[in-house]
Amino acid sequence: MNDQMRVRLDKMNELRQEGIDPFGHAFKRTYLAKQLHAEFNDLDKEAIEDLGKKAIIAGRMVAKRGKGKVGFADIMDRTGRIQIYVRKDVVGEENYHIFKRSDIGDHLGVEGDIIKTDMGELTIRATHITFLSKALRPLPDKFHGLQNKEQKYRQRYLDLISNPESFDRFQKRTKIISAIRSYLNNEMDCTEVETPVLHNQAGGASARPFITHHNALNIDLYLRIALELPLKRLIVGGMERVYEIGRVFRNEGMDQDHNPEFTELESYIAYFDFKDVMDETEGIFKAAANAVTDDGKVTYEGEEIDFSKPFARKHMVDAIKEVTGVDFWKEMTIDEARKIADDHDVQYEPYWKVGHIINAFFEKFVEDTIKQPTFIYGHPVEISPLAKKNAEDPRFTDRFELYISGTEYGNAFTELNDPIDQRERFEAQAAEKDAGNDEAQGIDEDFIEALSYGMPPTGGLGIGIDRLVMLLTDAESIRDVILFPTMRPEDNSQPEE
RNA sequence: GAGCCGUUAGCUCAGCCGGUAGAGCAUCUGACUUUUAAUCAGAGGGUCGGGAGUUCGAACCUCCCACGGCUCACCA
Repeated sequence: MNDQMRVRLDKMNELRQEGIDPFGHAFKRTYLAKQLHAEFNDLDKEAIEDLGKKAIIAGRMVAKRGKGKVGFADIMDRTGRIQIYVRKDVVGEENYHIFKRSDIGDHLGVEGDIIKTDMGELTIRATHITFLSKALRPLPDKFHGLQNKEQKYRQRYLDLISNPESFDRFQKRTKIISAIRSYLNNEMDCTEVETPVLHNQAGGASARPFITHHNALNIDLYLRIALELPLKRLIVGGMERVYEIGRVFRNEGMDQDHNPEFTELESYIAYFDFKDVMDETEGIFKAAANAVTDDGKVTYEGEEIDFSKPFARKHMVDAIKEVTGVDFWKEMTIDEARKIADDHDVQYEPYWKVGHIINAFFEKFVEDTIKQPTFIYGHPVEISPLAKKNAEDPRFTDRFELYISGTEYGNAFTELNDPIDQRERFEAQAAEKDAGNDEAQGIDEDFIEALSYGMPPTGGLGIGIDRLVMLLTDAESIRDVILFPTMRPEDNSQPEE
């Protein structure tokens, strides 16, 4: 309790004594701030006066400039700010007193005339103030906003109140996801589905899961690490085109690009190959970019990214050849590949095969050079255990990743639909798990059974939504695009084990 | 996980070589009928993240703890 809170508590009690509920009631508005600006900003002072229009607004008072028997304040609603002008001789002594005693942070309803001041600012000249809600704590600095990153994440509401760029970013996040949904529903004729978050075993990716317990069944359950396996079951079930935008959970480290829970989009479309999925992916990214820009161009970390042009499409081997001159199309032995790696200072592990070395070349020399949206396809089979081999060249798979600004934003392939092959790959994973790799998956018998009823050839796609939002809103941390990022509790006193 | 840095008033930040804690905004009192980071005059506000140590004396030095940030490796 500090002096400011004491003062505000006193003012709250003062309101009660005056018969005013400090935590107010419903209030009908006729205008939002943005509507006022859109409708009247272009008119001059006299034109607005001639119109003689009235407005009723409501919001949080975020700035106040008193001037004796008259005062100005800025009222903020979800669409922006609008100035109010309160005159004692207009609203009357009692009503002016309420305004005079109200603090920055309080919610007010204001009825008045729409005017422009001598300085040319659109303003509501109050005829009556309605007190709506008391703020018992002071807001962050009106000019600097809330800068403390920890506090921004822990008390997001304060960040949203005082940092408009953060508020806008979360509005954009919603628009982006909404545009993606609309594209998949309307352009791709997909069905959006919801699949379980609680899994009997964590599959569909390599990651450590969170484990929880169900009391009634007395079994451990896993929070999902991917959407993949349930969605493929729906492809078996004949839904043909499905997608889910959902939260997945990975019990791993956290940093600027990783939050323990994050939002993934996965889509599966029957009878698509990976080239069709490229078209789909390009459509998704263009729809997302168009949701938050006029021209499909965004600036990310100082670089302009253009989503409006067709995305480049390159085979991984061609991309490496362009940058380094090394041609991995040639058939080669592992010894020959190692020699090339040595010549180019590329490190490798003893168990690596040619495909691993090709991938290492890509990561070392090519990845960072890709700025504009580019599909890299044809990943080596050794690094793509879930993708189908290419029919013409079985060294490579029908897989692609979308790279933008040196970072991967989507991963897709023609899905494995051979239940016998799938069982073998699961068994290999299970062996790894027994050997101590707690990121390896177990055997999902139920999934194999589903596949054995016949899954059509299918193109699958996964996109990390949070990172896409980061890219489109120029955010430097994943925590800037997740409203309530995972934080260690401030009071770290955990119950004894 | 490793390294580096940070934590001072409600917020944003200063604080030198260890010598009894500072500014701006915000708050309070007063003045002010078109201000807009309003202005002017005055005032109040601090467990300097927590704990221990060194010292005559610690925001400052040492150690431990907590939380956070950044960089680096792995994962989306």
